[in-house]
Amino acid sequence: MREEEEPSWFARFDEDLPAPDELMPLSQSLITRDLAAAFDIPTHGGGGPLSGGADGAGGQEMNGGASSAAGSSGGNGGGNGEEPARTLKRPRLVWTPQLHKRFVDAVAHLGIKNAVPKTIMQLMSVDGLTRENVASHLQKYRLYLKRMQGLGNGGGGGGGSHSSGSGTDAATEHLFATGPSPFLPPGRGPAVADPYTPYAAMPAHPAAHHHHHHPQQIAHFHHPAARPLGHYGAGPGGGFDHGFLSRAVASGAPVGPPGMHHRMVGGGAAMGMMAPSSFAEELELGSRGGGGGGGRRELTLFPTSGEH
DNA sequence: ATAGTAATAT
DNA sequence: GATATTACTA
Repeated sequence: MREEEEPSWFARFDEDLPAPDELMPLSQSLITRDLAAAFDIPTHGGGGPLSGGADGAGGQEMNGGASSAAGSSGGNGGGNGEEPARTLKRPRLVWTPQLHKRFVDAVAHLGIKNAVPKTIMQLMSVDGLTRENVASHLQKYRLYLKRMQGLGNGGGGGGGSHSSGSGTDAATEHLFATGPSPFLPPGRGPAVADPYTPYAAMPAHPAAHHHHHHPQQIAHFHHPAARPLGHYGAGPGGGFDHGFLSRAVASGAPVGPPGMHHRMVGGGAAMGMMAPSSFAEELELGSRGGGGGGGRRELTLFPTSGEH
């Protein structure tokens, strides 16, 4: 006798907006060049629970490849021993595809109305990410969308073009969805001038987590095992480098919301193991080159420079 | 103080 | 050249 509301949004929630992001305090290592400098920093004892040790064995060494960098400006010949890790200059944030996907997801779930850098940053829950970083990227993202809408869109451009009915990207669609308020139960609701209440929830709210979690500021700099994200270079043969995922699993996946059962597909044996979380699946998406071969070195987040 | 835009640096 | 970073401005 109750609870007969519209399963629409409810169902959709599980379909289109799994967004477990909010349910899981992400922790991506944004340190890349910092790592070098971080070496200087003694493994902070933070000792946090995240210190999972599963990482020890990973012998992933970075081989030449990325040349840029190395950081360290500077000079010191070596020896420096004391330097505040928090005052380190952010070298250059690498918006890895996964990170970008997260960003888009956050924006999509927030709605253009709440798609403010600060909110996005908070929703992303990515440590090390600062408002400026998000703002910058947000700007780029907006431009990209604008280009798409303003110009008759043609994402693909010429030629081929697959079915894209309206040509609106999922991201764009979500972006247009302006739904700031979480869901308002019968009773009181903020004066929302929007007649639409698509979806949007801010479970990641600080108050929502009654645990030792600082309500303000999410600048946690504790990640001993930090290494340059293994971009989309997973390559065939295994060797997934999802530090983020690994950590989550190693940690016992603290994200176990009751009611969330993943459907284990036991059919495909070729695939082997798949992502446990739906969002993880998405994370992997975008980084895939194609099974065989195609290795994409420079992947442009969004084709901003289209034809002019 | 925050967000957006522009210019700049790598 | 593209991307990210920084500064200025609203």
